[in-house]
Parts: sequence; structure tokens; C-alpha cells
Amino acid sequence: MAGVTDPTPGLNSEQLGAYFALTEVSSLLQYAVDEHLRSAGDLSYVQFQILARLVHVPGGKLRMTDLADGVVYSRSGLTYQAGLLDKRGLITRSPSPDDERSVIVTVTDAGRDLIARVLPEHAERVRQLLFEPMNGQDLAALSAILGRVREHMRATPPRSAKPRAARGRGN
Amino acid sequence: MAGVTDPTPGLNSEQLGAYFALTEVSSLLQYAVDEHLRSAGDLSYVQFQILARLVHVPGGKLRMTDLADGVVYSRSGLTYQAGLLDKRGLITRSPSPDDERSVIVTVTDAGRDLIARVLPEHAERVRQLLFEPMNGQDLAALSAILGRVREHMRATPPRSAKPRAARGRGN
DNA sequence: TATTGTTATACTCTATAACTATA
DNA sequence: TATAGTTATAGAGTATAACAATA
Repeated sequence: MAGVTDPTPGLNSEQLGAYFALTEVSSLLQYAVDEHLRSAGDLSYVQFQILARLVHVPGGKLRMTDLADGVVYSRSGLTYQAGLLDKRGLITRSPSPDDERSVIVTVTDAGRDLIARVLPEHAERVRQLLFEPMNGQDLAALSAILGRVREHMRATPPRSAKPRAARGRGN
Repeated sequence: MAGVTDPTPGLNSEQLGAYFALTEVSSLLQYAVDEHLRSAGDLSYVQFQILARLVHVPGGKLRMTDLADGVVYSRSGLTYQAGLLDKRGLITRSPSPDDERSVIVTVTDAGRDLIARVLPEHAERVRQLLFEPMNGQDLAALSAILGRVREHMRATPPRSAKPRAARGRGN
């Protein structure tokens, strides 16, 4: 490895390799999953995330802000996506009784049906691509490591952090 | 819908958790890295990838097709990005002497300088976000697992695989 | 004054298809 | 006929800023 890859400052070659592997794996996975969601349900990944979140939540209702918090979007981006889902009858939007400023998003039956129809194949793709070459030990290790990294990232605002909503305690 | 997370068909809850963790980690990492590359060098991640690839290759030259093979783009997408880099004087494009159909892309000194200027902080961000919460054992495990998954994914075309270039031996 | 959400707008990126030229 | 690349075009998605309404 001496001649081909010059040492990247701050990362040794093993770290660099792991970084690239992570990048490529998630990129390929994303690509495959996107394609499936679009062809099977005419959904972008973001739309799928929104619906899936709503389906997983008791009552199937969330405020726009809560949704925006989960997905990394700008408010306007979420409004745009919610508009598309609304137009297709997969969600409804109505003002919150508690706080007239807020908008409550609710999955419709059609939205639930769509997720139910799409999810099995989605999961199957993920299983086949990501988990097939792993044994139980691998899975446990990966979970532990990525879980820790996720916590770390959540607590490490990217240097110029706008103090948004109230994210954990990071501020 | 029994409890909070209903079991996703095809994925057990540990797999589901690992999948979400992977998604979120790479998404947050991507976000942070994108932001840095744009503010520090006015580069999108794709443009950075193109330049970095060229810098890493002896001679700093690659054919368009070779570049397109690395990045997942369509040819036209690559042409577009290369056009932007060309316009900024970071690469040059010239017909190949061997094959008049091909275009050889070459990094300019300005391109090298830009990468050299941007790379240290890029690496530092990655190190801080991704590797800080890992010990040597974690890194080794992650590398091994992701490396295996990557091989598996490369060899597993997403069901409707166009027989492109000549990718490994998959097709 | 701060928060929630929408709208208008402008921009980036990506893909498809048609096209040129070389092999 | 197949390959390499460009161009035209059209569409999706995102962010910013201005805005309205409520707390």
C-alpha cells in the first residue's frame, strides 16, 4: 500500500479503508432500496421514511416538526414531501387542537396499506444485500459499534450547530 | 402494532436496528462531510470523489468511463460534473491518443492543490465523527464486516442488472 | 418576540433520449 | 454494430427568504 494510496492526514490506511467501505456499502444499499421503493410503491426514500415513521407511531399521528426532526430536512422540504403524500391520499394534515400553529399529520388507511405492501420486499432486499454475508456475531458487533457511533454523532454537532428544536441535550 | 415496533417481515429487530443505525450514521456523516467540502472548497461530494480519484492515480489521468465506473453516475451526469470541474480549471479533458473515442481526464495543479488543501480537514471530520468512539478492535471488526458486505453487494446485482462495463465478474 | 408551517423562487443534480464520432 | 462521450431537456428535490398565523 506504500505507493498507491498516499497516507491521508488524520486517518491511517485502515481507517481510510473502513470509511470507504462504509460509504460504498451505504451508497449501494441506498441505491437498491431507492429503486425498489420507487418501482414498487412510487415512493422516494424520504416519503417512505415519513410514512414508516407514522405507521410505527401509536395513533399514526405526528406533528410536522416531529417529522422534520427525524428526517434531516428543512421545513419547506418536509412541506413539499408531505404535500405529495397528501395529494396521493396517503396522509392527511389538520391543525392541532392543542396548538393552532401546529399541523398534525396522520397516515390514512391507504398509506398503511401501501407501507404494508412495500415493506416485506424492502426488508427482504436489505436482508439479502446487507445481512446475508453476516453471522450472528458480526451482526452483534456491527450493532454495537454503529450504535455507539450514532450516539456520538448525535452528541457532536458539526461545529456550526444551529440550536434547533431540542435535540437530545446536545444544544 | 402490538407494542411500539412491530416486527418487520424478513428482518428481526436486531437487524432492523443495525440497518437504521447504518442509515443514520452514513447519513449524518455524509451531511457533515458535504457541508465541509462545500464551504471549504466549493465542492460537492461527487466532485471531491472525482478529484480525489484522479489525485490518487499515478499520472493523475483517467478515462471518463473509468471515472463513471467508480462513481455510480450516468455518463451524462459525469459529463456535467466534469464540465463544472473543467470550467474551474481543476481538471482538463483531452482525447485519448490510443482510442479517439475516449476522453482522458487529468487533474491540474490547481486541482491537486485544492484537494491537498481540503483533505486534511475532511479526514479530520471523518476521524472525529466516525472513528473517535472506536477502539482498534472495533475498527478491525468494522473493516472486516463491511469489506465482506461490499464484496457481496458488488457481486449481487440488484435483480435487474444491466450488464455494464465489466464489473468484477458479477455478470 | 418566538414558534409553526407554507409559499415563491432559484438552483443543483440526475436521468433519458437523441446525436456524433470512432472502433 | 458497438462503444465513448456530449447535448438537450425535463423532472425531482432542496434550501433560502419572505410571509402569515398563533403562542
